[in-house]
Amino acid sequence: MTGTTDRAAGPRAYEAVLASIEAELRSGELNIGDRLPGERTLSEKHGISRASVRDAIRILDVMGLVRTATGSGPNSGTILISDPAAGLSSTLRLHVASRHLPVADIVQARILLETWAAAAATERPLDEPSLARAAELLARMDDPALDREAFHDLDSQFHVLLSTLAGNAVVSAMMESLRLSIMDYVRHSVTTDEQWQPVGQALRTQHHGILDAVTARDGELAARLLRDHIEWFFTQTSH
Amino acid sequence: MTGTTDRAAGPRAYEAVLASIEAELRSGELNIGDRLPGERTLSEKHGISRASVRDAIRILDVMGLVRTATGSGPNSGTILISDPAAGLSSTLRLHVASRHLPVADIVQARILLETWAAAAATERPLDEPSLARAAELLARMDDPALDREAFHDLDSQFHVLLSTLAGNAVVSAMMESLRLSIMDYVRHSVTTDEQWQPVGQALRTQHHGILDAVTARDGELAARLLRDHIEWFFTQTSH
DNA sequence: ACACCAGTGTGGTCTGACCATACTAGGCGG
DNA sequence: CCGCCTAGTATGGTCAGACCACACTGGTGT
Repeated sequence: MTGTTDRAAGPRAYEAVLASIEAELRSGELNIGDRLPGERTLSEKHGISRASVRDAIRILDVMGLVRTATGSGPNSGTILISDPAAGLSSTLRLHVASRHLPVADIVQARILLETWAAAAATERPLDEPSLARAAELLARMDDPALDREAFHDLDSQFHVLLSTLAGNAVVSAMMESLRLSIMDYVRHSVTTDEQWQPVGQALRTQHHGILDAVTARDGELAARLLRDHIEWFFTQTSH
Repeated sequence: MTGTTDRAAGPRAYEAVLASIEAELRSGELNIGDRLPGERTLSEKHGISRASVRDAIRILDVMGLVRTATGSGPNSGTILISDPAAGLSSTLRLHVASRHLPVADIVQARILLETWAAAAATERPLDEPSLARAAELLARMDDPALDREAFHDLDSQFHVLLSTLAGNAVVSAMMESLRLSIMDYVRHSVTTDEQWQPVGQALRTQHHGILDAVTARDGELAARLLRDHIEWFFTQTSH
């Protein structure tokens, strides 16, 4: 098992385009924000059909490397972006669906990444604006009239924002993708408002505690609270 | 920024297939090893063209969820597999190429995941067969006649195997994908055999120390050695 | 000067065809 | 009866060409 040399998959036509774009990215010929040549141009340039070019672009799309738009003008066409979390999360979500990535493992990985991020954040210069934004998110979550959808949305933003404070783009992307990948799971785990009210209250309290710890630059406390926070919610929803 | 509801992308045709397959995966109708219906069948079933069906399958392919093979018989067609690391790593690699995921961040994330895995591994029942396999990998790496390509390959297997001992599939997949995503970088960082020889010797020694620590169930020591190991190699190659 | 509208280029989709492959079943010769 | 060999068949991979919806562009008419 774990053979390194995989199948001898025949050379795919679209790989030429992918390799070309990857090379141009590495060399700096292409940068975020640039527009890719049109599909018809690329097909001619690589000597393959437009359908195969579209395969490559579709792949870059799900990876979160480009966005496409129809029409004409500067905002149309295929444009390079950078949204690693989108690509990672869709991949993770489907693998979770296939039952080969247990939700428990995802939660454990989240704890690992988030607690590290919280601790690491306290060892860097204070990022006042981000902390202010985090506080504002919590304030909006305190509104008892907020429906669960909106709460989950703000909740997600709060956690992602916290993990961003550590300044590691890879960890942030993974964090966000882990969260997105189990968002459906979380959404459907609490089904009635009767179940929800007390849970929401507890989450609010925990969030404030975490943010306070981070603001006070107590990395150890922040990490512990975060761990308890995630573990607690998971046990609430997993039975 | 970080708006949750992203682009107002029009409904894509292939999404119907993706959603359908994801639902069947969740419900258990589909399982790893199963064959998907033929592309022509799916196109008729969803009322879309075969081209759009192929889009969906191509996406599943790059995600590491299916493999495709031409021909007829039980080994042909589109078959469900589970190779999360493949999909994650290709996404990561391209984002690294786009210069929006610094290599340093990847290395830092690897340290985080691997040290955790090593420590966690010592808190679980001993996995003798895996340890034996790890030892065998090291033995093969001790061969001074081994070329660098083969060494990197075994090296990679060793690290992935170690991270597997923690028993967390998500962490393992991320680990492997991080490693794959910077494999080119590592390969090209040491270019001459003169540079390589002493580096290889040091890596061998470090590997043995790490495995010894894990075997002795000293999680703290293993984590520390692993951190030093990765950081040391990175500093060797980054100047 | 302004409003309008045809033109143009973009990705999105569809249709239908052909190819290479790999297994399957049947025929043919032993 | 056995065994080899060939035609058949179903698969994904690729291509070509067409049409659509969309959004900006630039000229045209008032």
